[in-house]
Amino acid sequence: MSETTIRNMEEFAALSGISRPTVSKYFNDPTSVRASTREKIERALEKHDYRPNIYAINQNRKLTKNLGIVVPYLADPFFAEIARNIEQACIAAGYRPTLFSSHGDPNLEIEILDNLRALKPAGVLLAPLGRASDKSAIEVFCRNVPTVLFDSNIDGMGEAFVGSDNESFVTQTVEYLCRTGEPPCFFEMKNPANPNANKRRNAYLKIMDKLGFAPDVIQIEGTGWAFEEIGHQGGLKLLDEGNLKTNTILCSNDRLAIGLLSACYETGVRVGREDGCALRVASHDDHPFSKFTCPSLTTAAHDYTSVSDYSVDSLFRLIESGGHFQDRTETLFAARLIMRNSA
Amino acid sequence: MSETTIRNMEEFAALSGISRPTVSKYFNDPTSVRASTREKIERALEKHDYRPNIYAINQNRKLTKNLGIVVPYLADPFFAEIARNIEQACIAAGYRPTLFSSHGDPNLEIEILDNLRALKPAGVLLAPLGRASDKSAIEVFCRNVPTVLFDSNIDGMGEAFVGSDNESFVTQTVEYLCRTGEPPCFFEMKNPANPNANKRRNAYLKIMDKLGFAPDVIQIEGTGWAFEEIGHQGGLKLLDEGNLKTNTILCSNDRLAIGLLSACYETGVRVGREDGCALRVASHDDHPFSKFTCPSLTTAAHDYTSVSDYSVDSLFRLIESGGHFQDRTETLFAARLIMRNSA
DNA sequence: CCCAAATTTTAACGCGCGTAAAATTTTCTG
DNA sequence: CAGAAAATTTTACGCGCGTTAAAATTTGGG
Repeated sequence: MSETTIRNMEEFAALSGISRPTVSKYFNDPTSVRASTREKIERALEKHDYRPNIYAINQNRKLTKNLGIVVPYLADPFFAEIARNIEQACIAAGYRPTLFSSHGDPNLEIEILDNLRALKPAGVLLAPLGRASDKSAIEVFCRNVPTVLFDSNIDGMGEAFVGSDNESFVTQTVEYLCRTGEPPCFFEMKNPANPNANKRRNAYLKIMDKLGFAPDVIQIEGTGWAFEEIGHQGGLKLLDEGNLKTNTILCSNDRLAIGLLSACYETGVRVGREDGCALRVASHDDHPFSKFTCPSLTTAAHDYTSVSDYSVDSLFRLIESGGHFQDRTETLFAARLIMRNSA
Repeated sequence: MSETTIRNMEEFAALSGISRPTVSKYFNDPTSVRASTREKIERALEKHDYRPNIYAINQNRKLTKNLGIVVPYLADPFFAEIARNIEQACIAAGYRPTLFSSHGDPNLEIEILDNLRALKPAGVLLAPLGRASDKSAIEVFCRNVPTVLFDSNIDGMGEAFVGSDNESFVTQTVEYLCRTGEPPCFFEMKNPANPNANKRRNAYLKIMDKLGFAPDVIQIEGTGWAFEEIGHQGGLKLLDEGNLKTNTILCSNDRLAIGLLSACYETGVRVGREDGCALRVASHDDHPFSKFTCPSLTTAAHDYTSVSDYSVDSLFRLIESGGHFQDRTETLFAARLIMRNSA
């Protein structure tokens, strides 16, 4: 690295002995210039560490290389994990992703989309809050910015949706539980924030009906995204009332299950499929921590990799198609049953 | 909202009946224009929803309103939580924070800092990876960009450091444990990624010495950031060998403790301070999930709010001081003991 | 109603780079 | 080695806004 400070592309071009427009061409696509000039530029680059001003670039390009990634709640390791996957894939493809979390707040979600629009991103991957989202605001955003929805679907919004097949989650857990013991009741929040919860409840009702069992949906109080706390409180109440019709509880999601398991432990209810266990608990998501619950949690796992890879892939195709798809596709990936010790 | 699409400030100025330079002045500081003109502009703003082009702004301003927030591992809810606090505080102050995670990878950390420099941020809040970090690269960055380090200190780097007082964590837990039962051994990774771990071990040795007990440091194998898994494996091995000299284990951090507790549960070792419990386990951090472990985890809590607020505050002061402090201060916040059921 | 102070308008330049067209040079083909 | 094709250079404009200096206007106090 030399000490000369380079102010702009003009100066750098002079130092590398190449004209500015060619240097500009190089930065947009290094393979678009002759091999010999490319070498010259790269040799100069090694010596002087110059980078084009990103603001000047974006001001002039019709399309930036920016991407937006919006998740509803980043403190949930599930979203942290999927965001990480998506982020990496975007970088690998030469884009500049920026990660945002709505932190469970619909107003913040809108504010994020508002700011995002100002960044003129080439595309956006959006996992909306769901029920709480301001639908019309999101719709307006999707009309203006090429957007792929993931994880949580909102009918008709965005150019495509990529997520997990909730029915496949519940079908697998319910069938497994019924095959190996008593049919499960379904443990969920009364007013779930996430639309996936509704799909899971309906899938539960459907598969129980198909298997010829009477469904039993237990809806606990609580709002917001503190699912563990809600599951904990709901679990304490449920165990206290003591009128469970079955020894098997299927939770809508792992975070509720984590709360429920802690309530079980606290009240001395042994969970598992061994002798001496009073309860079986299973769930859905394969949350990163579900391996370390006590007992470890039997659950249905998202195909994290497929969901993130296909989301990113869809977005790239969308961008290449000029921001619009003929048909809005919904792609769902099946779950994989993870048998651990809780059921 | 009218239908006319506004291309630039010129057009918007015309529509609002104000000259462009005045409009520009307004956007930089709404109070800097006469109340009556401010009203005119804001009325026009309500009608036409125009926003200045952020790239053009940043190209011309000497100092952008961008801030960078870099954490080592966002899938760790501790960092997710602190990042959320910091993010909100920055937004409230009128800045545009961007959140990055190094995902435990030193190369990515450097890449992030490199990209960050291109954003010409007014300042950066950096929680470095620690031991694994490329010190010299970080040093270069800190010289070029006003940076406040937080959570994890690196001697002399950045204009200030804000974090938690590791000694206060360990002192409180050790004193509590010794007061209420056997003195604890210290359970940690052999090669911890985070420098706080070393501080905690040293604090453990110091306070044990002061209290007149023989220290016992147990160092388990494992690298990377999958602390729960490492704690789990290390716990299984420890319990299997069965030569613990004490019935009390103090973990370096909550994530290790979560793994250890799951290992205890798996092997049928009852943890807690009640009769019939073979082991007490305590830890440090007050990880968001530590309330839901089985049993719930006794731990020392970070003063999340103070750390994030003071970090942000320091950064703002730094920016106002022109990016440099006379003296590099290190501010540490004390822990708060959280007594739960594990010890 | 007048005048000084405060504010806005007018006019113009610059930021760093994308991009287009024409002129020139280099490379490739036969 | 001629001629065509490909790549580069030259020249020049535009993007949207910050910013400045001078001129024009508005404001508020006496």
